Amino acid sequence: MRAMTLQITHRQSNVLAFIRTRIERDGQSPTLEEIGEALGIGSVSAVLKHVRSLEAKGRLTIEPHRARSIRLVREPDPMDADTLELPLIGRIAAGEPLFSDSRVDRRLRVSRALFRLRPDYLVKVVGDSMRGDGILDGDLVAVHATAVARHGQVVAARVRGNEFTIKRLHWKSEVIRLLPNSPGFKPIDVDPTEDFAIEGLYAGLLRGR
Amino acid sequence: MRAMTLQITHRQSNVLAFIRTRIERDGQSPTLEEIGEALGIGSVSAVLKHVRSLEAKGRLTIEPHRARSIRLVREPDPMDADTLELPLIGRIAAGEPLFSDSRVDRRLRVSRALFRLRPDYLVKVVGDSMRGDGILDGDLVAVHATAVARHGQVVAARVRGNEFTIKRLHWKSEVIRLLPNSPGFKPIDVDPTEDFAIEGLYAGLLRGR
DNA sequence: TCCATTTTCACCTAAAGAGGTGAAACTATG
DNA sequence: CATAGTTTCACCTCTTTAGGTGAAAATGGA
Repeated sequence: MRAMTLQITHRQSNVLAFIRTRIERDGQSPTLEEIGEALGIGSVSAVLKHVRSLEAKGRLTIEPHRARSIRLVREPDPMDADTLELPLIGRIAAGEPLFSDSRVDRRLRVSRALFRLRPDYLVKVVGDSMRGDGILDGDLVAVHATAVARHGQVVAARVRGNEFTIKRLHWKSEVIRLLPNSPGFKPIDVDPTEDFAIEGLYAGLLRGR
Repeated sequence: MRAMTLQITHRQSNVLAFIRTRIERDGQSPTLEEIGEALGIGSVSAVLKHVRSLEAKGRLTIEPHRARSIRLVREPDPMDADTLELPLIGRIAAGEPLFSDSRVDRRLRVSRALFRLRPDYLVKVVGDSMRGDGILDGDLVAVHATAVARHGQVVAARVRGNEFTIKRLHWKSEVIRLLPNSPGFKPIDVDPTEDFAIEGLYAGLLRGR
């Protein structure tokens, strides 16, 4: 499967040139049939294909079902929707906003296809409290930002405005319990009146060695 | 006449990946026939076409009539230099070529900056034998292709042409030992006369959940 | 000179893109 | 409601690129 070229053909260039002259001369775009006449094309559907190609290549826009609705556009910059650019959130002082510029150490690109849940940012893991889930000190955890989490899910949470912590969530009858998964680490109990926030769900992990 | 795209196809990407792994592993480029073997292509002229295409696209150079004269070229645009596109090598039956299309499930993009060692491809982990190193079943291990590995390093190896296995390497006086890191798994002893190959070093890990 | 390798040549298939026809169906709007 | 204009559909051609086979010829180096 070849990627579509943004390069336009001679034919398409002629179509574009004609549209441009007509817009500049008449102040409105020509109809498909008028374009066909000028180019010697006997069927409007062929003309439409050219126009659609030009639209796909970002050279013009056309509103559906609206006559004479072609508008020319300038060159945009196509960024790949397939590749995410995730900010790596650094250490956060208590109460500080998450996405303040000073907190974003750097941005890493990674394919969207790797994840089931679309990740929104990365957090660096501190400590080995989730070793049992294959999450090690220094790993970058991909977090899907959401406040809703179910019993048993691994979440990124913040207690009393402090650093991120990655733990497994347990609802223990009116008490929230954050469960580590590694010997020697104790659960954190939080009562909901406390300053506590689930920042998001564990969506994946990146590790460089 | 359409302008040639600098975009390479999957097939060409596989050719390139194989050449890169061989150059990094052996220090010299493979012959056209060796590339053909690895890709499952039965004729060298078809291989040459791929190589010529890659040359035309500025990814490598090749001196006329000189055997093993392929040299890789620096990645041109900043996007490529900074974002890797790694092939995910799927399950390999014994003796099957590594980089055949049927083995490359898909390719994932990830920032070069994540890794210390430049990874060349991804391998899907089967089993939990390396759980102690935070490598779980289903994880994608990034492999830096090289044949040289030191005592104690985590390597991707293949024994008797079988599947990839990720293990810690131990030189045990003329005997090679592949060490798992998880209760219930036993070391694999290999004697060097056997069909055994170190395919590369553990460079990192990607996990989607 | 021999041989491993590269190169050329003739001849294939398949897919995608460009360009097209003609007719039917739909839609916005005076 | 007409109808000018747009959209969809089915069905073509032609060219380019990718990918391939198999054999013969040319070449560099030991």
